[in-house]
Amino acid sequence: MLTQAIEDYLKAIYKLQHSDEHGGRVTTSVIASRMEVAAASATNMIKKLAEMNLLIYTPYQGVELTASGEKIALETIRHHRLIELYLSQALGYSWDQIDAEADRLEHAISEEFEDRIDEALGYPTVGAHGEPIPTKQGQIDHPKYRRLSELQDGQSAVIRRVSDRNPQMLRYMENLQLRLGTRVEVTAKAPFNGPLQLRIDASKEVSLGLEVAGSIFVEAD
Amino acid sequence: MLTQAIEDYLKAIYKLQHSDEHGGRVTTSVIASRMEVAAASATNMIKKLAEMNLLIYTPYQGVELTASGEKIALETIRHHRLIELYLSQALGYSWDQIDAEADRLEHAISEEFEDRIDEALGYPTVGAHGEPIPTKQGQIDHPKYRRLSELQDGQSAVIRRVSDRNPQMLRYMENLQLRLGTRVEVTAKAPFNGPLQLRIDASKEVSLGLEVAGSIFVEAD
DNA sequence: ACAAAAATTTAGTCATGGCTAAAAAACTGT
DNA sequence: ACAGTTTTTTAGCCATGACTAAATTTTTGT
Repeated sequence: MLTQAIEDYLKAIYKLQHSDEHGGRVTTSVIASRMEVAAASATNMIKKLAEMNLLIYTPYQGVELTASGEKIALETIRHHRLIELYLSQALGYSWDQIDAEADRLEHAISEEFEDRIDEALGYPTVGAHGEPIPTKQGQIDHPKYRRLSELQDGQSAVIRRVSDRNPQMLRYMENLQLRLGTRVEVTAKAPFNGPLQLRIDASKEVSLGLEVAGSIFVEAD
Repeated sequence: MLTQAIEDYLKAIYKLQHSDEHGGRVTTSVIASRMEVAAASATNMIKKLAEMNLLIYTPYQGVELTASGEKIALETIRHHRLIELYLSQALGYSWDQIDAEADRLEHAISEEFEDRIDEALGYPTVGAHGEPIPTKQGQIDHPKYRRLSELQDGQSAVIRRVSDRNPQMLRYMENLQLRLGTRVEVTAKAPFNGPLQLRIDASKEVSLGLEVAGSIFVEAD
């Protein structure tokens, strides 16, 4: 049976596998930290998921999703991103509120619900924070954007995606009008990992810390 | 902590207390049968709920919700009915589909979500099957309608509520255009608990079994 | 009233998914 | 290379909420 916990772990593992951090090795401690559980709890669940053939587990080494594990992960992620988009488009939620709500709803909705909001949203391919939405068949592509923090002085770019990990940061971005599609230009870059100066939508200028700039993914001209 | 199981039991007990069957006595076996669990499971949960002061439990006798138990039950019912209405109004669900979906969603939504769909629906007071929706403060009134099966030959009435217990029956009613607000007239009533003949919306006539007619609540002229 | 039947509770089991503490394996630095 | 540190696993515990089987209480029929 697919419990909520199983879906949550598979989703987390999928995201860890596809993040550039951790060098591709998805270990127990990384999973435990992402799931905010004790390492022993993660080991338990990993063994269970291996038993169910949802992932391949090499003790002390790490974990890799099987095709069926990935399928479930992508279904869960699809649910999550469709719900997030629906919450923001249809119900007026703000960027910082949608993730937590979707985390609960993603396990509760039926295929019917998925299909209806997919239709209501016009079969979107990109989620509220710019993440790709897997198709019903489990297809997804991972366009690799550059981080705003990597841009050079004078470069201009368009925001295509933002990290959804920190709600407070999302609220901060929203306040600065840093949205998907917004054009930004780096007008100055302080040395020693200092903040960058940003012109937003060819109008107002702000100073942006590297942590925020590193959470914004852009398509440069 | 309020688990899903607790909310489900409280909701079921509230409904049993306010149904005219069972003579007001809500016993273990009635709860167990409504929840579709073994009697022993119901006893366990009842003891737990009594421990939490959500109900008063007289062993071998039955159960009565306390004020706080009723409050939780009404919040859960409010969630359920708002979600049902939203599913049918905003997402085009049919009568027979909404209960199952809402049963899962009702435990997953936040106050925020509740408020947003309440607003989107225009602060409704009546659910998709005609049930009253408790207010946020837990107020609810129970208008007592007559069953269509109790009407006499020649009487005319308007459908105000239908039982949502049986999805197949709901689908049947929908096919017959028996909806909330529909005017019906009993044109004949067969003896020995036989079917009644019904004129729907002053046009087509159908023959309706007593089980269905007993699940339709009307306001007679 | 009292034996049989029905309802209810008790006792004990199981799966899920957390936890801590301790053991074991894998890395690290000198 | 090997001692110390870090990571991972094992062992054992807990709460939740199901279950069955057996004991007990209540109800019912005569």
